[in-house]
Amino acid sequence: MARPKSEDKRTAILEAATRVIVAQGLSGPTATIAREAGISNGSLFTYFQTKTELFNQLYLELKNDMVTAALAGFPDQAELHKQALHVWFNWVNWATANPDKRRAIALLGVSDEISKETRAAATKASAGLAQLMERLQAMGSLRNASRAFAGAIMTSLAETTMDFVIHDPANAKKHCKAGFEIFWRAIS
Amino acid sequence: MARPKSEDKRTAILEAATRVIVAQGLSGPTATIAREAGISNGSLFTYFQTKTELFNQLYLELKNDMVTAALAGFPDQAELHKQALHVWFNWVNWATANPDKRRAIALLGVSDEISKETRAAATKASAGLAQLMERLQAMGSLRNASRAFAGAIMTSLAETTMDFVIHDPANAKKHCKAGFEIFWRAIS
Amino acid sequence: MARPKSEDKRTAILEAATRVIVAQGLSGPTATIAREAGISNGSLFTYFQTKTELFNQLYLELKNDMVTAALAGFPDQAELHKQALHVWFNWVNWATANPDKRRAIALLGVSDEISKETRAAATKASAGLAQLMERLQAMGSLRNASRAFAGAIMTSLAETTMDFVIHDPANAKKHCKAGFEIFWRAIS
Amino acid sequence: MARPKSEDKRTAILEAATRVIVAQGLSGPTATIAREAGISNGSLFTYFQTKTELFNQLYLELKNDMVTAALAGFPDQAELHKQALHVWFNWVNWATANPDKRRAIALLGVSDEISKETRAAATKASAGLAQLMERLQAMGSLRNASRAFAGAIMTSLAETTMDFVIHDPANAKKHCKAGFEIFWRAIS
DNA sequence: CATGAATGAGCGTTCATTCAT
DNA sequence: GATGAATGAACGCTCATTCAT
Repeated sequence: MARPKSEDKRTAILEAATRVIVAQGLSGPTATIAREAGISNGSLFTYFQTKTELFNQLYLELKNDMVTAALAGFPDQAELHKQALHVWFNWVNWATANPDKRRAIALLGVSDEISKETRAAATKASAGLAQLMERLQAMGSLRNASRAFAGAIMTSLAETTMDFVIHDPANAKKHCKAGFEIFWRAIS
Repeated sequence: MARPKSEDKRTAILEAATRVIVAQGLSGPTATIAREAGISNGSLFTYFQTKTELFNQLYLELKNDMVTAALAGFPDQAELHKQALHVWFNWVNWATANPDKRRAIALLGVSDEISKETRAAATKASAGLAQLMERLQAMGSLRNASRAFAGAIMTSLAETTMDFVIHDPANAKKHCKAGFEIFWRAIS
Repeated sequence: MARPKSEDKRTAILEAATRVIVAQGLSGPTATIAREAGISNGSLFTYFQTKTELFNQLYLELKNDMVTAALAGFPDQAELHKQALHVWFNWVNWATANPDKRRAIALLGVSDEISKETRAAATKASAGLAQLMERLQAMGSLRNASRAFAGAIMTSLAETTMDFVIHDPANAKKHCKAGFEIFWRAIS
Repeated sequence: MARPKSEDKRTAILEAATRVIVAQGLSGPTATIAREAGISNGSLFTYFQTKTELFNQLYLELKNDMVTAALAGFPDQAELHKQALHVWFNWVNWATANPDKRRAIALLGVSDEISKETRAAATKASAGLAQLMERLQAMGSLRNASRAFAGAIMTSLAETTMDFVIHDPANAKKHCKAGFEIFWRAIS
């Protein structure tokens, strides 16, 4: 599997990278990331061969983190509406609690540093969410749209809701609920 | 008055910048932009004091372009649904015809090169669209949401639709219509 | 003689150059000098072929100005001591009244922009002063030193006095007199 | 601890800077300095954060070098005249042996790259010389002048002597002695 | 002749990556 | 493996000078 070194340091680098990306954008120096992670600039490259490689792994890690949070405690037996609601709240809560990770995902996502392979892996990692979305799609008005399109629509409604929750945390609950209602109406 | 500053050149720079941004991201060299625009690297700075200034003006110009296209031939007297449909198709068509501009707006929009002032000006330039959205909001289920939230939801549905139309132009019409239906259902 | 153009503008440029040199050093842009002179950046080069050429002419002009001031109203018939005193006060007064010119001369003098030819011309222009110094030398203890050395010594005492008068104008008179006394003692 | 910063390299840079300044003035490129020092252009900046910082440190180093040389073997117990003579010869000898350093000091000294702090530090470093000058002042005709003025006068006589010794090394001894005699007469 | 846009070499500095210790 | 100095290509921007108007 090749990853002798310290898993702690790897994690520290990824977390530092997230912080630096949020603060300085993707052009933040690797040296700064290293310093933030408490290691030397050279050491960063024993954990990640290149800056691009670091970004790709970070992107994947963050996406995974997000999906895992969204699916936590998923009520297998509940009816669809309940399941959707559960995931929706999980997702928005994660975004509220991790605005940096969200911002980093956004910046990484639009950059061309992220390879096709990484994007494919991210999609794969979202299989759980995708499945739910498929079932939501099958059930309602998006029935005849392509799976990808339907998924993108649902995701974008969720993302917009998260944006608002993050920028206006005081009304988090309200936005979250309102968002879900729109979501539900859109796909029903 | 010597050679006057040429509007053509200014435009050439803005167009070149759009292309370079799409191809290389925001970190594309000003020298490349200048070469693409057919001028010397130094000349770029007689038209835009800094790279950041260029980016800000480009952002504004692109947003204006987009909004103008979306509102072209707006049917003042028609009923709301017709007006929305009109704008929706205009917008998506513009995106289809100008994928580079769309991508550049996206990259510029998330960067921190764009100043508050520029963002404010962009908002102002979108007044026409915002007005329509307000009327749509007042009419339906988003009645009680904040104006900003409602606007963001509508915009995100449009944007997602455009993404799909661009990536799958073969089914442009279909996606466009499907998108609008979802949109309409969401806000009704 | 080739100098059609406006003598006024030439002068304006030289004065602007003096100001810019004082404010920004010799690396001050020609464009700034032009702006200060109230002309376009391009026009500067119809009056002076290059920046270096401008600096050389300015150096000469300033030196001339200084020498002319020092020798103004020279009492041909008076005895040496009186003549020296006259020149000394003239010189120091000029420096007090024209600190910018003095500073510009200093900066230009140590730079390698000033050609041998210009320096030679400046020496020639100082002939009047040099003559006085020679007579002072012949009269006293510097009798056996080289003419150049004696001149340099005398000049440096004057220059140092001027520095002090400029930086501490409140005590101008006092410094001026004290300087002369030292000067006189040194060469007697 | 990886390759430690090498004092040799630091010194090489300072020496290279001195050479480049003499040859090209203060506007000599840092890249040239680096090449002269036998390092890469980037490495210069691991030793000095900016070109200005390099210049400031160089100025201080050169001043120190000069003062140290002037005070070497200072005869504490000798009478004033002997002490002055000792320092005078030391100083002039240093100048003769290090014309580049002298020229660099001159160029740096008049530039506005050198900060107030650096100038203050240089003054402090010259305390030994200043002390001697004070004692010389107290003893003679400059008794009533300000300390600064007296010091400047003495320094300028020394500097002028050095200029001549450097430009006419054949007569070094003669100029040196003549200079001191004038100096002594001026302050007695 | 005046203007100021056009030119392009050049500069100080940064930074991903390498490598000696 | 860890460190951080070394490397050198690259970049944004400046500015003396030229030249179209």
